[in-house]
Amino acid sequence: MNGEYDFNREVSDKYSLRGRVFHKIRNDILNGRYKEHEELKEIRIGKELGVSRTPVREALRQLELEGLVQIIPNRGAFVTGIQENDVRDIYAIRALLEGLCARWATERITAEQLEAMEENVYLAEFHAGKGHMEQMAELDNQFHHILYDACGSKMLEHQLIDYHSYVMRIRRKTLSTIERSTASNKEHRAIMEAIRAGKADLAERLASEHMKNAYENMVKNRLYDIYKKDMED
Amino acid sequence: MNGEYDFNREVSDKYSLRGRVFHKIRNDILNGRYKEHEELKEIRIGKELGVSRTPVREALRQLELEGLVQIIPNRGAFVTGIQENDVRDIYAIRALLEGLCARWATERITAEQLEAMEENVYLAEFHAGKGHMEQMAELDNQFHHILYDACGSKMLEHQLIDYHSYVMRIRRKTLSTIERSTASNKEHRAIMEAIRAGKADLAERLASEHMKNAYENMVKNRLYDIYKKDMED
DNA sequence: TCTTGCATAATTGTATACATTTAATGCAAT
DNA sequence: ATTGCATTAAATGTATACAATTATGCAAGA
Repeated sequence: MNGEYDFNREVSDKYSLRGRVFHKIRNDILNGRYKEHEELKEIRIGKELGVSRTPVREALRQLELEGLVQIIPNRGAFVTGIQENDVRDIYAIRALLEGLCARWATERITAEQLEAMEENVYLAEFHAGKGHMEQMAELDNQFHHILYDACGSKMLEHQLIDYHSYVMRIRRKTLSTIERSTASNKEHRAIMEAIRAGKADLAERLASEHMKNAYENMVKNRLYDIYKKDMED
Repeated sequence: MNGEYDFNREVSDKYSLRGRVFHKIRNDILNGRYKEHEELKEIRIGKELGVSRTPVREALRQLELEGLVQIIPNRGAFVTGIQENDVRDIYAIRALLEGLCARWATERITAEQLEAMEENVYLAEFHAGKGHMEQMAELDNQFHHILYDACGSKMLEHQLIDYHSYVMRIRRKTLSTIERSTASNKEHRAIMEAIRAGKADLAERLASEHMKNAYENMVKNRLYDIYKKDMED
């Protein structure tokens, strides 16, 4: 009888056809199956997944939302090209927003979230000692998502997740040196301890610098160029 | 023979059916024709515009991109609700990003863009003297778009335009006091002069404070609440 | 050899039909 | 009057057919 609905709840949408198609294409882009500027043809993808063009079209239009796909009218959908300038800009933006996120997290984090963060840091240090690069990358992603969740702002969280997935294609490669991973762990621990101690200014500064360091490391190692060349085969 | 295409060019898409539907619904939301949480039914909109459901569906999915519409699987598309928390968060985010934008604009603005900005400031002061509120609002929008364009970053520009349209529904109301408009003009002039003088730090600080002032003014006047009540009729 | 033009094929854009899911309705039982 | 359930209606999800647009191939001519 009542028209109530919780508009704030998260909708997974993983079980509709469009949802499945969406996640499939998304993963394929993030994992590097598709090259930059590669055309994503509706018929081919539909045939591959055993669905018609309709859900594929809609999935592509939703992927444009995340910036992973660009749609040109009457031409088609293309994997977004990663310009070096864009990467630089995104890291600059993230440096500010992750800082803000850490500040708000300091003020609003719950006991459970803090515990999850602590567990993440410990686990990451464990795997760093063993040289488990795969787990490290996953834990790094997880750390940031915990942080996003803890800031208590749907707007900011959504924004940061978008950027995060946008650069994940690159980050997968850049994090894969044991030196940077170890340094990154230390920075995560510092951020976590600042949040736990309630030092908002410090947490903000540390999270911001964490981004800048990640970017500088990437540039220093020129891994982005290697990735780009790798994609052009 | 060549598969060349400038992926950086802007696509207007105003001449396809989906494009027309998109802009129609978007304007209706921004102008307050639809209430918050109002359901946007595909058939009704299609009938109103004389098109089938398909372009309407795709337009709605693109509007989700701008955050103006929320789609719930198997339920429908709804006008996004503006939570007070969201407004607060967006202004906090914009305070940082407009600052960054002003900083980059200081370093990269062209002579033409600077001239456009100067003209805008002069015009705004003229209309403020005459009490032309309608033109003031338009010029305010224009000032920020010039600034976004001048920062030389497609990523940042796109981001700021998104937020800008998201809060435009509210801003239309909040700017409509002559006191705030006059103060806003002064702030615009100060930002413009800092950019012209090449003072990046100052420009960043001023642009950031400009946002904080706009938000505080809004809260002070409780115009947001008035707007909300207005929408519930 | 290079360009131009046209015919053809391939692809996206839109409309429509059908399937599935959700909401609304009505009515009987309590 | 209210609850519960079955039925009906209505809306979205998906598939498919057709229209419009764009890409491709090839032949004719400079």
